[in-house]
Amino acid sequence: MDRAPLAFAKHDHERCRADALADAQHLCKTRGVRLTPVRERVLDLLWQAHRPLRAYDILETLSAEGFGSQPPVVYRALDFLIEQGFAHKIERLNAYLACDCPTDDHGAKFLICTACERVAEFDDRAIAEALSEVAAGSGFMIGRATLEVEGLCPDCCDAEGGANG
Amino acid sequence: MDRAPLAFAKHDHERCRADALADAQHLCKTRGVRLTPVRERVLDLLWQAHRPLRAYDILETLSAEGFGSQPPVVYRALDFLIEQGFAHKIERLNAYLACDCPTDDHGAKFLICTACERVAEFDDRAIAEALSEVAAGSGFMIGRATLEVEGLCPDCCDAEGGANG
DNA sequence: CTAGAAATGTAATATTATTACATTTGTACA
DNA sequence: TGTACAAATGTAATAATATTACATTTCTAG
Repeated sequence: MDRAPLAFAKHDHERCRADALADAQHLCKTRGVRLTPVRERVLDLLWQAHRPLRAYDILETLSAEGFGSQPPVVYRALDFLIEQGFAHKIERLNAYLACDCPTDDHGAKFLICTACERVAEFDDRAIAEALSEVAAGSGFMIGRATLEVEGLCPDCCDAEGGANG
Repeated sequence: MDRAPLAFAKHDHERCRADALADAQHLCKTRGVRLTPVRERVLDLLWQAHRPLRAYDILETLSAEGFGSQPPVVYRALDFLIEQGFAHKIERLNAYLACDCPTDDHGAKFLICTACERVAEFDDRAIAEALSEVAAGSGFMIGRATLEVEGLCPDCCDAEGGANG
């Protein structure tokens, strides 16, 4: 099953983390915005984790590393990363995830495994197009869209299903 | 624009509220579950509002009406209504909405107007099918899916766009 | 090198939700 | 009946998530 989204597939985490940070730095320069130490550190933590992190867990790390210790420290960094498209909030989990789908069809889409708790971002043209048609047909002007799908990832599906799954 | 989802279209609220309550009562009997006073009252409040309500706002009403005054009172009622498919949580808003889309393609889908704050639930075969294909292709087994789309509803779109919008 | 903007630090508080446990209500059935 | 068990409710306490307000520091433009 090699069509699994990145986060459910085997790959070199360290490599994608390094690439993502480099990309973010470059994009920030281009856009004239600042990837300050705390912002970069939060993005790095999200990439290292490669799974959703909760704000207060990130805050704990930041605080231990000498950054501020109050909630706004982490929420401001997350707001920035989300605005810039480097991260997303998973609403169902109240948790935050680095973005690995650079495409922008005004929609973040996630597969959330309820067994192993991994989350994969994915992109899908057909869904984006279908949504655009709904909007066009109903007169709704789309801003941001989030699709959050709970279920079992391929690995956990195999594990539960067993031989006859 | 008569293809607008129910909540964005003109219609007889009182009628759809009454129908929905009757349907819920009937379904509960069929399923052997109990639509107790507090549960029914919460469902009624959601239908009357015809927009998302926050848990603590509902709780305030319940408390004033002689029901319990602590959070579990409302969260338990909401849990029941959601389990039974009579209501949904809008994650982006931390608010709860009566369900007006009885179809079940394991997905609740919402258009959220950021201007007037109305929310319309909608159903769309193409999106459901596209999602099923993504799942099939990636080996993911879908449980529940939620699509939350922020933007401008037809009315607010017209209002903002003006003559040349 | 200074004015203004942007970012950060911190305290206080608001909002949303859950756990734990005692009590009451409903239901099955001896 | 009335008793036993399950379901539902009431309440206190607390956890988890997030925002406001304001002082301070850092960056950037000129």
